[in-house]
Amino acid sequence: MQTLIAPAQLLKCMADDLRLRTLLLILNEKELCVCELTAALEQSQPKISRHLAQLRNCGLLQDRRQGQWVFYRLNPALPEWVLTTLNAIHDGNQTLIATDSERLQQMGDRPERAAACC
Amino acid sequence: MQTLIAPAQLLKCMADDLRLRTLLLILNEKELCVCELTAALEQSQPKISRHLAQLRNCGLLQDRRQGQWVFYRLNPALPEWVLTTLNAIHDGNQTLIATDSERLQQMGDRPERAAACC
DNA sequence: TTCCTATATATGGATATCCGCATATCCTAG
DNA sequence: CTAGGATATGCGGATATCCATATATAGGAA
Repeated sequence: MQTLIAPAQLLKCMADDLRLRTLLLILNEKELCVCELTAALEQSQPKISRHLAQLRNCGLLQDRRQGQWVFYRLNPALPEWVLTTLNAIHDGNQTLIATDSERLQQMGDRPERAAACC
Repeated sequence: MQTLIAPAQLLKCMADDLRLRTLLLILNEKELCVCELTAALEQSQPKISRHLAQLRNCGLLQDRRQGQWVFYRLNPALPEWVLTTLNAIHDGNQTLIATDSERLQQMGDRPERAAACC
């Protein structure tokens, strides 16, 4: 589904406020599931889910199912410039996900992660 | 017209193949005029002009008129993360503007730049 | 002024994007 | 199997984006 996407297309996928905040939150937390993102970003579940599908189809995110939850993380095969970009945006715009992160921390009953994978 | 644009909106402005190549060419050449970009990118003048207007309105580019020509350069007040991003994309995707640059070099009668400015 | 070159913009149509709502799928518990 | 929670997707409709074409504006030369 995603093999060698043009840089501009990857940028376009990042170039949406919700998707960008999603990426930065995941950059911070390593891994988040849909319900955590729904809570942190205060958006409807279908909306979050569709944006996550877009990010996955672009090759930016990778998903892993664990029980009822689906966890999303950055695709480890990401081109280096993408990571450089995300980190630069993160460092240059601390307020962008400040309240989102806060909501995430204050969220009760966050799903447990199994060391799993690989 | 452009005061403090959200990061996602800046990304969206960069997230178009033509506009991204335009930015990278200008990053390389410091300054280019519309006719040079029209030749390098092999696109119609109105199309180039409209994309340049978008880049200017986002605050990514700055223009300067010199005689009949209008030269575009990166806005010197650009947030650092934007420069980091452009450089990362440039370094990670050399082929992206390779033939554009070549066409630019082979273009005859490129307009002279006055040391002007300031 | 008139002509020519360089650049910008208006208009309208084709296409893409985004969202809300409803529904489907998948997994676990019982 | 049945029920319920978590996640994904289908279906319009509203909106935004993009382009080609035609036209307008600006500067320089005659």
